[in-house]
Amino acid sequence: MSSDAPGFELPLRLFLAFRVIVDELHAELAREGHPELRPMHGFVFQAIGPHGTTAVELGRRLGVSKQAAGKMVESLERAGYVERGADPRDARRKIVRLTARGTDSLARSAAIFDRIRDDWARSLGADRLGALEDDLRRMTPADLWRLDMPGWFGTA
Amino acid sequence: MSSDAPGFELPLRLFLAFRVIVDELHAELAREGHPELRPMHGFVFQAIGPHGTTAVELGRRLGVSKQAAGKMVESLERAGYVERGADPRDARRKIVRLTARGTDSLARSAAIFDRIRDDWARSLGADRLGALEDDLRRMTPADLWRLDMPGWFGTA
DNA sequence: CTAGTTTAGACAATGTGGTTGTCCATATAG
DNA sequence: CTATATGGACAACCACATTGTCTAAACTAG
Repeated sequence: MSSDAPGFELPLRLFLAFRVIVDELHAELAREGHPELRPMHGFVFQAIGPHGTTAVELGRRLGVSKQAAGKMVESLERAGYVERGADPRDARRKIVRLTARGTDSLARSAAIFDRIRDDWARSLGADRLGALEDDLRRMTPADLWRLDMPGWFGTA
Repeated sequence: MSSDAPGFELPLRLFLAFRVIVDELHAELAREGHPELRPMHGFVFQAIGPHGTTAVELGRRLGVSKQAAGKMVESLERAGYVERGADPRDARRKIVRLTARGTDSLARSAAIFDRIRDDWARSLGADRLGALEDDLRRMTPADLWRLDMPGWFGTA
């Protein structure tokens, strides 16, 4: 099967599209009071989840060591996005939870993502955007939350 | 304008699709004799270009310091993908060029990307894939080679 | 031609985020 | 009760980025 577009354009466009959306998200988040958030943080917050988790479990979900997860938590704690509390049922565990500021950033992110998707729907047409999403769903794993991002994009 | 899909699914699917393709590329590159290449290296090789460049210019294109670019070049030189030579017209400059092994990896990457795109065309239909690419072109900047990847995905 | 400015590259010190290894306290299984 | 497994803290280390400094070479004015 022959093609009109060179094969390398597809992955680049996919990544550029991701980047365009994420850049817009963070520009808007900065305007709305969260200028220090980085693209990675959304994944970390998702990995923490609504009920909180532990550093060990967080490391597992993100695909990093528990120590690395612990350092992420430390810096996010300093920035006021998460807090650590004791687990009444297991004195070893310390539960990492999102603070009000953390959940606020998540709520704003969701709203901004919806707004950006609406922009796309206006530009492409709702049917084309739906088709694009259907096609991407077909070509990607079912579980949306593959959170093991840190380190995936290795450098020289 | 209302939507059926939550807004956050679109960027995640875009990224997952990119990742699926890149993972497949590198699995195949590893089978074909380039197991040490990482996703980042393709961007670096593109930034070096067919005629070679200098560490300073490479840093500019990749959006990193000249020192960081120099270290990338060092490690790629150790791996046999690039070589440094003098510039006969400017004794300060050292030209970084791809070696035969470097250009081989680029040629293989191009072929693998084409093969992956054919797979997508078979799965989605050539028309749907073409529409997808058209839509992505519409929503992304014209210049395909935004190479300033290192550091963009900041971590906590 | 010389003097001053700019540029490429090397070297050093530092910061951050990742790694492994060790250790202790607490739970859990037999 | 004892043995094992788990969560978390601490230390050492490594990879990769940063800034700052320095030298050599090349431009640019005069």
